[in-house]
Amino acid sequence: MCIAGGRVEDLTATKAPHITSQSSDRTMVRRVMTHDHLFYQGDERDFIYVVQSGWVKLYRTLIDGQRQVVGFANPGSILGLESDGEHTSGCEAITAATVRAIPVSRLAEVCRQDAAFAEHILRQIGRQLGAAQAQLATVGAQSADQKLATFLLSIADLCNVSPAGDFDLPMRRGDMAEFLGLRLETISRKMSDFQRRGWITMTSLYHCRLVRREVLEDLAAGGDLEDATMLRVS
Amino acid sequence: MCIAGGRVEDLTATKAPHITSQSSDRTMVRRVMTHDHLFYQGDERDFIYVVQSGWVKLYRTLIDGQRQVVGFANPGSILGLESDGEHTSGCEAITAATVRAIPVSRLAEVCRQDAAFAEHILRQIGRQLGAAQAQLATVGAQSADQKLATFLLSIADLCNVSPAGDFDLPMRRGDMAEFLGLRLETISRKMSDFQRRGWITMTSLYHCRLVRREVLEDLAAGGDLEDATMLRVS
DNA sequence: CGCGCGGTTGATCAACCTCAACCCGCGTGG
DNA sequence: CCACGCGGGTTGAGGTTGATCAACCGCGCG
Repeated sequence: MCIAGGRVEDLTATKAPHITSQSSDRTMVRRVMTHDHLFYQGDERDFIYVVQSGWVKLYRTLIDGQRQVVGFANPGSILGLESDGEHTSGCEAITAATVRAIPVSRLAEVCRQDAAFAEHILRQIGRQLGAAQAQLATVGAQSADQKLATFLLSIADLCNVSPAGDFDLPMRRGDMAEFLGLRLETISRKMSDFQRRGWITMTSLYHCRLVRREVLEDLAAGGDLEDATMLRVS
Repeated sequence: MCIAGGRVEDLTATKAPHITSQSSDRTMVRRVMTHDHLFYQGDERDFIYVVQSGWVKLYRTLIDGQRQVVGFANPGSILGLESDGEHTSGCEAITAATVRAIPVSRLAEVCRQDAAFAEHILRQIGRQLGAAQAQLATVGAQSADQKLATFLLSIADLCNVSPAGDFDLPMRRGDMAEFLGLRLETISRKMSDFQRRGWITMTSLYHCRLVRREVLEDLAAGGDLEDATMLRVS
């Protein structure tokens, strides 16, 4: 697995081939495949990105190799606002994805000229801060079962759960574990538990059905008073 | 202890007597005593606040009574940007403090007119997002000892640690515990451990000296690649 | 076919929680 | 003055949750 830092050359190497369009306003659309990186922790922060399709994860790597996923982002999310100078997290696509890249050099200028855009960005980042705080409450104050219940409900909402309760689970077990501050074995066990108890059914590894949503809601409700959304489209 | 929500009347009741000055730009300075609330989780978000002196904590309360401190704020921090509508966290002073209150109704207008201010706010909230993500990594991926080491070093920096290594610890054990996702007994034990090992000395309950900073740094370095600052003055 | 990746499951263990006792300093009221 | 209660902190004994380590499965692919 890749430790962040010193990967600028790789990034630029992979970046160029993926530029698919460059519009007149000097922003460009970038296309990434599953497990491609948009940027690494420690990279120069020369762009911010607006997710247009697909899912990406934001994660930090600690010196001892431990990782923490600090957020998942779906279309509408804006990435790269949390730092100036260098990226404090790495960003990896968990599905194929497209993003619009905006040079940070243009950012201040745009904010100055386009107040509505500035307000939109402010709202987006505020939302992300709220989501990070909600996640902090989940990771810091909930049990493994509560964490998983909270997580499944959030993802279900974000993924437009069908009336029958079906939804996609775009990330791997390890990503969920690193997001919730658990080990992947624990995720696996708890998912099996939930299934055994008849609360969910896994129709495939990455597709889930909520059978008894109320139970999960009760569990998660030993959760936050607010809804624990994650980085969500505004 | 107070569960958030439905406390608007109390808030307004305590607010009025504390207004000490109202300047021409319709902002006002509010003075709060230790353990006073600036606002409760669920309150209408009618002001944002800029901390001018003292320390406050931001925390969320879960339905089952568990609490998570999502941040400490010292002078320079801006509060209330993480939500629109209602406050998603409560805010309680941990020392006597003064804040400047800015009506949210004025916020959009100000951002539209004063681009520099808008940029400053954007930088502040970005910093807070970064801090929240760093905290997420600490809470989700570190052991109790690592968490405490990380925390002590952060606070030491924020509190202008003296050359000798002395600094104030403005919050109680329970606040530290709720911030780090631990129990206060665990905090107490680990602090005793650290002292026994000669890494720190507690000159009083709320005053600490770093004796072997390097050791704490090594410990925390099983920590984040970035410095795990918390809500910090820009 | 063999290998690697992602996931599941089992057995064991330790970190941290829980509950309880106890200490200390302080304010209050008899 | 002392007794008392209370808030905040420390310490101890014992229990549980989730981590760790390891085996194993299924699948896709070279």
